[in-house]
Amino acid sequence: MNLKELSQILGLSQTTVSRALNGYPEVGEATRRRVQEAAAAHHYRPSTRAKGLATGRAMAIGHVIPVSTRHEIVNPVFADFIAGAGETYAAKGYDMILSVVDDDREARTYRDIAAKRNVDGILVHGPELNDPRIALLTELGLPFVVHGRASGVALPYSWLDVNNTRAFRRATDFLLDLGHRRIALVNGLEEMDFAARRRRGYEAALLARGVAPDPALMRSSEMTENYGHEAAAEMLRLPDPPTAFLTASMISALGVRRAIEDAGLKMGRDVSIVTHDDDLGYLRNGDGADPIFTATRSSVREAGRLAAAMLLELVADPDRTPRSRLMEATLVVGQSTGPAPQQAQAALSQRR
Amino acid sequence: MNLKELSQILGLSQTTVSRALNGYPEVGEATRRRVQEAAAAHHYRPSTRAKGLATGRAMAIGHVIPVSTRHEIVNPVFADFIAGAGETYAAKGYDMILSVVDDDREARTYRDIAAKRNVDGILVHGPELNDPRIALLTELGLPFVVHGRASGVALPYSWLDVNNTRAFRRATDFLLDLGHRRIALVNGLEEMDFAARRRRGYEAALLARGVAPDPALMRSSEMTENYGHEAAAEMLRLPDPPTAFLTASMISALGVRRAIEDAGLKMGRDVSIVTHDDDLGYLRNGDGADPIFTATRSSVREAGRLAAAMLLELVADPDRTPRSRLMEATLVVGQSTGPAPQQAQAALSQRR
DNA sequence: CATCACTGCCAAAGCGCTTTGGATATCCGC
DNA sequence: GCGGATATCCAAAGCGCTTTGGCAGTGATG
Repeated sequence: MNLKELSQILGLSQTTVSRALNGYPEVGEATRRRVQEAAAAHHYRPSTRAKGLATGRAMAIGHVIPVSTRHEIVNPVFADFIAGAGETYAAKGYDMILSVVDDDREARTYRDIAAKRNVDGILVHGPELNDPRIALLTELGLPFVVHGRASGVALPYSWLDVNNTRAFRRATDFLLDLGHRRIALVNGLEEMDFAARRRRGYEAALLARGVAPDPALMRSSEMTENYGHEAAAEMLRLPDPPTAFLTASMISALGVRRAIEDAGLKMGRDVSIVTHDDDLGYLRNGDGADPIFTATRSSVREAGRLAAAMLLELVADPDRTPRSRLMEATLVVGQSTGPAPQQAQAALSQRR
Repeated sequence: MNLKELSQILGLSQTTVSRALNGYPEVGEATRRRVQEAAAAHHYRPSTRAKGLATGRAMAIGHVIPVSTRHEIVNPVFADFIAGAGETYAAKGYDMILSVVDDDREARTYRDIAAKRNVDGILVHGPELNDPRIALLTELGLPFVVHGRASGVALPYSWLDVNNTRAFRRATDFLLDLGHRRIALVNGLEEMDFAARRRRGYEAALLARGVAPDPALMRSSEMTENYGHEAAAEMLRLPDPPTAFLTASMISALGVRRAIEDAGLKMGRDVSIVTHDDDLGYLRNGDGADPIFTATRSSVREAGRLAAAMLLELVADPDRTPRSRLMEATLVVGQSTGPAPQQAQAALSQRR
């Protein structure tokens, strides 16, 4: 069923039918109703391709998911982010086009996307330090919003990010307040901007209390369970092991917990963990009241919704000056943190 | 840069340029080279929309991701499946269009997709028992491949699935061989076809050994860490608790492990776990040689690659009779399983 | 009563590509 | 030197929509 057929059935011109369906005022109310009913009855939906050709708008947004060739890992937060973004797109009638692409062929991919003209805008995932994609997309003139930021990029651009520095500074402060001094950082890949910011927050908090950051307590890699386990296990074997861990994701926190238990220690009593929690649907941090992990929490799904909305605004008015939005993470206290061991003993003896 | 401009630059007709780029024989070799070079130099890529209009092919595949309104959960295996499918699409020049949709509005979504004609085929995720989508898509005449199967649907259709029944039957046999008799099943939602099949495999294995399936040892819900924890914790409090768990995913297995440890027991010694392992990038089951969990393993990413390839074949030749492919899961033995406790003692006393 | 401003509709052009149906030039064998 | 392949190229139609520019008909205005 296409416009032509529908208009013949109705005995109207294509013009009138098109206008009736798109809400233009030049068509009588009675006619409009008649057209709408016929369209519904025949399951008519205009062809996206033809509509796009005629209007110059693709009614689609591109998401480019970088997959590192070395690691073959898809960041599991994408699923939730995309679910959030998808809600926004669906509500506004946009499609979402996904490109999964090796990170070494990204530049070419973006060029192709721009040339093929099948999206009106792009959502950029996983920005790195000095990420070249921002300059490239600016040059290509394609509206885009970055999920995260790229330190070192001077150009203005739109982004939506979590205040990672502040979140990790607060988390570190929280552990310092509990008496911890040997605090380990199990970070994400430090090429990634978010990881760099988290580290800065962590270091700033330590320095503010006169604790020198110890390189032996800082690790950086993909955020997998195995890596969390390996990093924590190694650090726990140090002569002067950490009494607390700061981890970049729930998944790596699970690995850290496993290492703690392997060492015969108890999380929350012998060793504390604070993790960042993206509030993923399938990996909720406890049910409401009493979270398992003390965590800096920020919903990545909500981030998806908001980032998508920002991008659609930008698409509607490309000359708009870049917008940005900084989401604050909530520090939720769970069962994974407690006073530093010595501290705990001191408190115990005081009470006696 | 569009075809018209490019052909003017070259002093050729649009016809010739189009044919040169699409590999038609009616164009001289020298001309072809000249055209190809100019196209590359000017970063020319034909507009997908226009090409689609002219050819009637969208060069895109739709993936509809159901999100249950009740649970707000995106199955984390989608990320890896889609990464796999994306590889296949990229290699063949196809785009992937993602629709995230409430499962109560699915029928309408599929109708819309068909009417909008912006995909050449659909990959169906998360089939349920008697899934109505198969009949709907067949009626709509849109090529599709189901990731999984739908028991109870009589129509022929193309699918790619893991042999879930066999995998869980083998896993159960493995536990029975180790002397376990109280084996719990922490399953996914039983509306889902894969969960129903796994249960059947589990029950068949028990019955074959004369062990009556105990409803108190069977749970079914979303595959989250919390749910695994809750289900296992409750079952471990039974007067006659299970000595082994069979879980539907690594994530729920992590929850089960937590419950085991909460109860002061040790996984692999006091209580065994066998889980299904989708071989997700960010949640590898140990590094190679010595897996953490004993598991039935099958790469969902590989499934994505293969399912996408099947779908593209179907799109190329829609009259082709439906194909199917059953992938076998490998049973890998890790540290999470051991002889049933009484059995272990018997073995110990024998050795003395 | 002629004029004017709407109202409600339509024919046709155009979006950027592919493809049909030639047209022209070249080359072959006889 | 001529009919017929063969090799190259082109003009124009068409894909399904939106949108421009009109054109009747209607009621109000002077």
